[in-house]
Amino acid sequence: MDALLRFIHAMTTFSEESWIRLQPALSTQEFKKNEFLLKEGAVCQSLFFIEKGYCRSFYEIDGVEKNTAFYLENEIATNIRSFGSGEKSAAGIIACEPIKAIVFDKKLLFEAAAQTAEIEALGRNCIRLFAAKQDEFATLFNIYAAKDRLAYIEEKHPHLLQRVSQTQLASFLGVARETLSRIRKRRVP
Amino acid sequence: MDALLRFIHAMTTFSEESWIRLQPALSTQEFKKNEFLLKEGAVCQSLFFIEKGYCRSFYEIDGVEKNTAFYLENEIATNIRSFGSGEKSAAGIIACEPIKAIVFDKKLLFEAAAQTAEIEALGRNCIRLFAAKQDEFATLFNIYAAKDRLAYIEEKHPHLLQRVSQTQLASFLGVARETLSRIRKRRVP
DNA sequence: TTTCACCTGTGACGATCATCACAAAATATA
DNA sequence: TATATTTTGTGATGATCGTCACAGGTGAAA
Repeated sequence: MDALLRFIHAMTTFSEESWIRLQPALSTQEFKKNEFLLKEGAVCQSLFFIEKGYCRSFYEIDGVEKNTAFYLENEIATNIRSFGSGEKSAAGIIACEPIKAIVFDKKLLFEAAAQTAEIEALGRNCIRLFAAKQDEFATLFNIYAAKDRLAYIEEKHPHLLQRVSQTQLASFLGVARETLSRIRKRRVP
Repeated sequence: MDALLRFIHAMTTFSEESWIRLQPALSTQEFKKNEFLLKEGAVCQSLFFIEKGYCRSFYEIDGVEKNTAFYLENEIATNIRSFGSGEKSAAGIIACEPIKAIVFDKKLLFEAAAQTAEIEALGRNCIRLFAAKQDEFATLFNIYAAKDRLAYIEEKHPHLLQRVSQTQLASFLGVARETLSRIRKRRVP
């Protein structure tokens, strides 16, 4: 819970009282490797604060998984479209390592937010941060070629490369595994 | 202002009183064609509700503009990362047609939100909608090839094709203008 | 240690794309 | 209307990428 408190305090002002009022919406949950946090087709009812381990969000297209995001320690994992709208999620979220997460239940979170402005602001800031992260990676695809996307990740998110396999990274960068291998090779001076 | 009220009511519950309290944060503003709503390098202090006309968000990379979004009537235009964080925007927003917009001033909006839960909820829902739209188009790039991205826009956002030139659309789809022309030609039965 | 599943690198080849160049068509402006 | 500007289509060519195929390497479980 300490990590979550630090995460919250880094984002917004949050009193002891708000923390206590937030508790009913929280629960800890563990996931084994390759266990689903969210199955595609299900409605996303939760925000997952990742304490330990990491997971990935992906779409399955013609039997092939296309990764759209990785969520590492001290980040919030969710499907923002399904969580916000209540519609089924087209993407799944799956644990890449054993995960310890603190789960925000949507219904209970909204009840707590209705009571306290600080919790309402917390929810807003979580969405804002999530949107900013999404914007960052969406921009990657809009303006860069594959090799530049790799360079960007190497510079701005080097920790990702320490954890994620080439296969998973290639899927995230939007190229075939073989192409990623060749991009690496091509630019070695 | 009617269009804005309809937009708000479609999204969240909003009393007469909240509407009155929101007024100080609002102003109407007009932009000529090719006038900037937001210059790249500036901090985004506003949400622009588009009443008439449309605009596009773009990055300039090596002298070439890469479109990342179009904002048409009854949509909110902004740079979510700069608006949320207060950092400079790497993207610009420019009017593609003469625009009439209702501008939400960030500072005054936050003051109004601090007073009223409904306005706070409005802000949260605006961000949520914006994030959902962003997620939709980010996914486009993650999982589809260029020709499938075009097919998606044709099916889900046909009104875009009525307004936007091939050149602008190609930039948005992430292909050269010539390639878009050939994609169209290639699949005609 | 051996086996087996999985990950990574690499070659070959066809498909798709970017780029340069130029002409035709559409649109704006005088 | 006539002229200028912008937009679009198309050919040629080289670069990049996806796919199929296979080999070497790594790590986990028997």
